[in-house]
Parts: sequence; structure tokens; C-alpha cells
Amino acid sequence: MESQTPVGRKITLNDIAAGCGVSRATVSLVLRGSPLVNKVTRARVEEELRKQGYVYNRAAANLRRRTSSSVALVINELANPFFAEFAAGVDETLGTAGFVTLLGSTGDSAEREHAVLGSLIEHGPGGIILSPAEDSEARKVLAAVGTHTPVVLFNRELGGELPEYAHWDRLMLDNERGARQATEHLIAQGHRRIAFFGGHDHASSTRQRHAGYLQAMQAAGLTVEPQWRVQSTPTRTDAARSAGALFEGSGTAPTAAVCYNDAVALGLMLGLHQHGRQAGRDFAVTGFDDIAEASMSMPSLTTLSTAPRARGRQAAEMLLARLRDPQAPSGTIIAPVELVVRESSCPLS
Amino acid sequence: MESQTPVGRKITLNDIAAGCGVSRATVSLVLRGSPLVNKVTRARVEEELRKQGYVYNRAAANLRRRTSSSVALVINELANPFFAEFAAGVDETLGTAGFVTLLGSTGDSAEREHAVLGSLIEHGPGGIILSPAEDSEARKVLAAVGTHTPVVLFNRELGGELPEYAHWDRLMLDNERGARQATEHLIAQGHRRIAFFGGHDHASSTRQRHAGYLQAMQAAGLTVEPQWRVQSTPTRTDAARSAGALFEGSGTAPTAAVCYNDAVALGLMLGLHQHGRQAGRDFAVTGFDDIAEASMSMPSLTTLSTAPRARGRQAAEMLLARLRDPQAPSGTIIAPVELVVRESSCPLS
DNA sequence: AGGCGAAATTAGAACGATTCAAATCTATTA
DNA sequence: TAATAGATTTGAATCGTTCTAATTTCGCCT
Repeated sequence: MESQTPVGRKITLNDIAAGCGVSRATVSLVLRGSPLVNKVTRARVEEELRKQGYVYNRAAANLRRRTSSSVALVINELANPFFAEFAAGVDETLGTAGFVTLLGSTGDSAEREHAVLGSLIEHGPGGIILSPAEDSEARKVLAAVGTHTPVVLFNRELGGELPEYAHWDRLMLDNERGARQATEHLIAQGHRRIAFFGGHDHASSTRQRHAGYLQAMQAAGLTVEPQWRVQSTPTRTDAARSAGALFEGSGTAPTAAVCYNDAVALGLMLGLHQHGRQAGRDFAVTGFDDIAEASMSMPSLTTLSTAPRARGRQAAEMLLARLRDPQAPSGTIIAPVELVVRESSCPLS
Repeated sequence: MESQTPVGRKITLNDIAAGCGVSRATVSLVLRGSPLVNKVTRARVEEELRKQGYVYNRAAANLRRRTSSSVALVINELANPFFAEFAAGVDETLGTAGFVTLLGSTGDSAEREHAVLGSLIEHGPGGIILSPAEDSEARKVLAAVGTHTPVVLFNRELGGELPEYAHWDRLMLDNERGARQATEHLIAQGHRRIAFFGGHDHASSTRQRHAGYLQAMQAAGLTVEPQWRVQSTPTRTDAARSAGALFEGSGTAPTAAVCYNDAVALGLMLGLHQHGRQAGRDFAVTGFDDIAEASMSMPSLTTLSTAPRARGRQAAEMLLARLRDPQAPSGTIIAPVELVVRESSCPLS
């Protein structure tokens, strides 16, 4: 075996060329599998590549060819399993397409998002997949990424107006229909007094889900009492704290609730306890997202599956398509969500 | 306001230089904040940079300076919240140090790991943080990354021998002690028939945890039945599927289980249901990792806190230190873990 | 032998930045 | 006024690859 020297300079095309008495250009052709080069030369070069332990310098190649082999993935909260799954899906698809993923995590801060985008863009990604921070604004994002790099937005809309020349693609979830399905399911279970619980109405996703809920209620000819809308931070703890609001006042108490998402639903189930009700027995609950925990809670949670890993793959596909054809009209995909019925959405007792 | 042209070529130093009648070299100096350049020239150049919307091409700079501004992060299972947190920590620290994270996810397959490393290395990362796949081998990893790129291993040892010239750093968890503590806790709760559940014995982390478990059992003078060792893929679903194996055969069934990690523990709790047991009431369970979900599951999970985000920051620090001083002797850090007692480790009933 | 087309190879200029040595420009001072 | 030190600026080479256009090599035919 050759002396795989543990230390030394990096090997370049020149080293290989010199090593087997051929020109740099020829070696380059061999590397890229060109049919131009003679069988025996190719063998000789390949042997030398192996022997010297050559590793391709893609950055140099990209510079020369004015291409890119990377895509930036900017996630508002990587620690959230929903987004981690999404990221895994993105990376999987990009990887098989020969792209490498530049990761950026913003901790849901628009300021940090701006810095992260600014840093990533300098590495010349071919495109960007962005799941915006809660308070992210179109104008600032555009300033950071410029107009040369295609963007796929995931999950959230940006605040403010985006100039019409920046035609970015979007991948959103079908919030409206999902919430409608959940509501229809509860109605089919016999419930008539159904609340919409959690989230803040200034967020686009919350508004969409609430709208779906209202549609289903109206379609069924059911009236909605004002105290059946309880807002909360989309976290488990705040949801648990806010549960009591459903049962205050003189109006009729609801027997079921469509929740903004799974975290809120799990929190509500916890909070119901303190108000003498038990989710899945005398109060029905639905969530949104189908996080891993949803299937494991007690009772298990009826929710809307969003298949985050598949969404990741899809977002990557959208970006790859855009790179293939930069002129194609930009589009928005609303990914369907699927109702998963479990124990928490019990019939009206 | 200047016409922020929505489309056009990419702006280079040449454009800026031409744009304000100065040489490329001067613009470069301005960019890097050199004190050499005259105040008024600097202002003129900066104005031009802004006006033309220049974006720095770090790849070109890296090529010329023979430097790198990226670090590869290769994770065996990104969808696992433990690793997602770890990744977030790594990215956070690398980001503030001016590095960008190249992400790679291997799905715990050594084969895919090899491919991913091969692809990432071509992008010339300054270093690699690797959480190896279960069956990853030192020899193959070394072949993929070469000897020019420093590596920090996280969480698992590689199979086989690593040549002595490859001095890689390590960040490991105190698996043995953690599992011992969990086991001792269960014994203190009155349990005598305790299983070790999940993971595959060919992975170093599994072996270490299993060893800690055995130590505690032996120290307490307890015997261990062979069917109390159930292996599984370290995922929730496979764990749920394998739960039944604990209760098969003619031997005495265990009343508690030390699990390889939280994902497996959560899966086991699910699987227990289908075998007529309920975790936290008539069967005690412990996990490992303390993922966010552990505190929120029903019952909440007794586990070993590993502070994955802090580990991520630490791994990044180790790599940065290594980049600062490539000659420093390589080291291994064994991070302590802390037992967090919650509901799942109920006393023997 | 010479000629010819096809096949194989290569020289050298890019790509967009950095860097060093050298050139130019300002003040100052003798 | 010329010389000189210091402050600025710049020309040209370079990083490792690709690519075009040109050149060399080769087999084959007359």
C-alpha cells in the first residue's frame, strides 16, 4: 500500500498532472468523466488520483463556473421537532441532488435572522429555504438576500409587502382546511358547543385556522359564543394557564375545543383537569401538527398531520425546480394536512 | 433612493473599483477595514458598495487565502430532538465565531455517512463535528475525510482502530455513570427485576450504558436474566414494537427498565400499554438525554440530563480551539450527566 | 511518403478575491 | 527647491478549477 502520508500540503490538479506527465486540463476532464480522454490515460490519471489522495475543490470549481452547489436553510427554531424533521427532509433531498445544506438557526428573532442571512449569502448559496421568524419583515429579508438568490418561504408569511420583482416561491400548510376538518369531525361526534383555543390572532397561521373553524361552524348552522375564543401564547404552559377562560362567565360552556396546535392542545388537556373535566372522556380536544408526542399522550391526541419531513423534501424540490428554471412563474403550494383521529376527540357524552 | 435594480449580473470588486475610480486593491482594503486607506476614499468606496448592492464572495477570498469559513456538522439522526438541540448549539457558537455550518444527516447509516462526508469534504470545511452512525468505522471515516481536516467526535466512538497520526478530539457523555445512577435509583425504588432496553450492543454508547447498568445490578447483588436485555433501533417506533420481548418466555417478567435513551423510553411506554402495563404505575422506566419532551410526557420521564445544547456549544468550542492551534495535543472530554427524577420511575407496587 | 480527418491533449485566460512590492502622492524640512 | 519620510494607492501574481481554441498525435488511405 502507498504511504498515505499523514501530513502535507493539499493536493491539487497540478500535483496530479505533474505526477503522471499530463496536463492539468486532461486531469480535469478525467475528473468530470469526459468521453474525450483516452482510456489508457484515464486509467493512469485515476491511479494517480487515488495514490495521492486527491480531494476535489468544489469551491474553486464553483468560482470558475459561476455555479453553486449549496443551499441555505434558515430555520426559526431548530430545536422544535417539527422543524428538525423538516430540516432532515430538506437535507435528504438536497443531498441526493448533490447540494450541501448551509444551516442557519435564528431563534425566532428577526434581528438574528438578518445577521444569519447576511452571513450565509456571502457563501453564495444557489438558493435559500426560509422559515421566517415570527416578526420577520419582507423588506429586511429582501435587503439581506438581494435579488439574485431564489427563496422558498416555508410555513409563515413575511410581514409587509414584497416588491413584485422578487418572485419567491411559497410552501404553506392548509391551515384553513385542516381546522375545518377538525371542527367537522367534532360536530360529527355530536358536539355543538365548540371553542377555538390558543394562538394569537395577529399571526397569519392562527387567523387561517380560526377561519376554517368558523366556516365549519357556520356551515353546520351553529352559533359561536364570544367566550369560546381564547387566545394564548402557542406554548403548553400558557395554554394550561388559560384553560379556565373557557368556563368563565354566564354563557354555556363548550364541550369541545379545536386547538391552535398540539402544544396548546396538550396544555389545555392538562388545564382541563383543574376545572373538573377530563379530555377524551367529557371534553373533546383536537390539535394541529401531529408532533411525535401527540400519539403518546394520555389520551392520545386527535390532530392534523403535517408530515414535516415530507414538507422538507417538498421545499427542497421546489427550490431545485426553481434552480433548473429560474424564469418559471413563481408559485405557492398549500400542502394538504390530514386528520388523524385518536382518543382525545371523544363523542359528546 | 438609488434604483435597486431587481436583476443583473453579480457585483464584484471590479465593478466597485470602476464605479468610483479606484483600484480593486483599494476596495479590498476598505472591505477588510484596513487602516491604510484614506478616510475620504473609504467613504467614497463604501457609498459605492452600498449603491451597487455589493455582496462579498467569501468563497473567492477563501480560495486565495487558503482558509475556510465553514465547519461540517454530521449528525446521525437529526430528527431526534437530542441531536437537533445539539445542532442548534453547534450552529449558535459557530455562527458567532463567523463560521457557517454545513449540515449533513446520515440516518444512522455508515454507508450514507461515508457519502455525506465525501460530499462535505469537497466544500473544504475547516473542520468536522461528527456524531457517528451506529456502525461507523474509523478506517472508512478517515478515508473519507483525509488527514488535513480536524475532527471532533461526539457521543459515540468509532469502530476499529484509528491510526495514531490522526489525533481527533472527542466529546463524550458519561454513559456508564449515568446508566449506573438510573439503575441505582430504580433499585432504591424497590425494584429488583430490572431490564436494559433498546440500542444495539455494537454501538459504543450502548455498551457503556449497559455496562453501567450491570455494575449497579451487581453491586446490589441482583442477578440479570438474559431476556431482560432487549435490543432495538434507537427510535421510538422500533422501541414500541419491541416492548413485548420483555414479557415473552417463561422467566420472570421485569418490573422496571433502564432505557438506552429517551426516544426508546417513550416508545417503550407506548408499547407497555399493549401489554397491559402502564408506565409510572405498575412499571418503572428511565431514559437518557432529557429531551424537551421528557418533562412533558404522561407520565413525565425520569432521565439523565445531558444538556444537548450546551454540548453542541462545547463541541463547537473544541473545534474552534483546534483550528486556533492545530498542534495542540488532542483530548477527550467526558461530559457529566445528571439524574432528573420524574414520574415514570415509580416505586415497586 | 504525404495527406487527412478524427481523436486526444494542452496552453492560457478566466472566475473574484488577497497580497506584496513597487509606485505615487503629501507634507515637511534642510 | 530638492530631498525625504510617511501616507496612500496600485499592478500583477496567485489560489484551484474550467473552458475555448488551438495544437499535436494517430490511424488509415492513396
